[in-house]
Amino acid sequence: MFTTLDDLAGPGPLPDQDARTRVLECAYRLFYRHGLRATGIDRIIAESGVAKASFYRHFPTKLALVDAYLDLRHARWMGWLESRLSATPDARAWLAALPDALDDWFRAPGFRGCAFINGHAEAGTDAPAMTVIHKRELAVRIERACHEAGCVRPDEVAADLLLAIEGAIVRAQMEGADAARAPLLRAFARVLAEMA
Amino acid sequence: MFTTLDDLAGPGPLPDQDARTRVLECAYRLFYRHGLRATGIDRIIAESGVAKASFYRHFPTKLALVDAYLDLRHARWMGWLESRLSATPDARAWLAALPDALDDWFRAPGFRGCAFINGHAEAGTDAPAMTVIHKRELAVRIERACHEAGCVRPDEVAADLLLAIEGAIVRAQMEGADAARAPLLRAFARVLAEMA
DNA sequence: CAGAAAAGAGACAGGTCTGTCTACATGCTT
DNA sequence: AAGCATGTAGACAGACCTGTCTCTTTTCTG
Repeated sequence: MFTTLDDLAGPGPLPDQDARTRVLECAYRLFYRHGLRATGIDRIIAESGVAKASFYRHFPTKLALVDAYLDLRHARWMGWLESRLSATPDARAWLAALPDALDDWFRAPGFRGCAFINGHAEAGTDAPAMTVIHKRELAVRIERACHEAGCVRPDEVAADLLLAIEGAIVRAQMEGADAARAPLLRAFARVLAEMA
Repeated sequence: MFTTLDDLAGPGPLPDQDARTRVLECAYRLFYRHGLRATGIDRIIAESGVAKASFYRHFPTKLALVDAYLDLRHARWMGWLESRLSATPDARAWLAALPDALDDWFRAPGFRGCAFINGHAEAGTDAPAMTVIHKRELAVRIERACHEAGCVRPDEVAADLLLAIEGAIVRAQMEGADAARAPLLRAFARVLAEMA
């Protein structure tokens, strides 16, 4: 199964799908584009063309929909990453290709940062668990690549790369992809050079 | 004028100040702690002990209050940074001491990330200008230090350091100060070593 | 002292928010 | 055929949102 940046952005209107799918895909777009609090249930119901009772049959509260959105976003984002880097011959090349993959993402139309950073920033102390879990799973994935690349301290290297990634996402979101690209490439080059 | 992390957090209740000050200081705490959208005008009015008419005399809209909050936050944060690093003997030491200063901030009670990253994440496309301006002024300040330290490419080095800083802020917010400290120190060490 | 500015108290409007409810239609399964 | 899950349509409640308004009191200033 191939996952492109278009898949990550989500499908357009889906008139022939069942109510749950239409709601979730609509929430997927609106939550990412406008934020969690800025997107009201009423709007999702209106734009997905679903009756209110149907909505609340599938999602008992708004929080349940937010959780489903974050789950879906996590699955799609990780799926996109694996797809995007699937052609790399080994773990070392996988790590080296990460910055260019991220740069593609930063330049995708509609890019508005990381859904999990944004969600965490918005929700404050009572942020959905998935905001943190997503980052931990990404850390684990990078750690695995470091380990497979023969790194002696994969956890440290992964933490260093993750720091650079988070920084690049924020920079790309606030100043555009061009502001993030070169510093991200240099940060990766330095860390991977030390890893040798 | 000395600025501590307590000053950055803002004063407590101020019964004897004028209405504008009480409103702004109350907004300062609530906006940072709970977010922009989650904090309603009514709550600020109630907690600051001010009449509604008084509030709207000083701040014609909520957006005006948000802008005033971000301006104040920017002034205090930059003031805190200068204070915290005022003892460094030269620009090179100033740069080298930055990670420890940030680590102090990450460990301050009530730390909840960068008000400008959070505000930008929440507001989306129509984010207040100050969210971006703050980051640019920080970049300029770091660039100046790089220049004074005799760096040949101060803009590149500053961009690299800023990437690490943004990453560390996000990591500290989501996983705690301990997760950010070591990677931030290493990132700075690498960049400053290259700068030589 | 007199007038103006600032502040307090709170009603009110009009909108939006989440969530519940009723009433009815459709299609699937047993 | 009966039952049930699923769907549409939309009224409704109760809370909260921003912002306006009136009326009274305090405080500052000329």
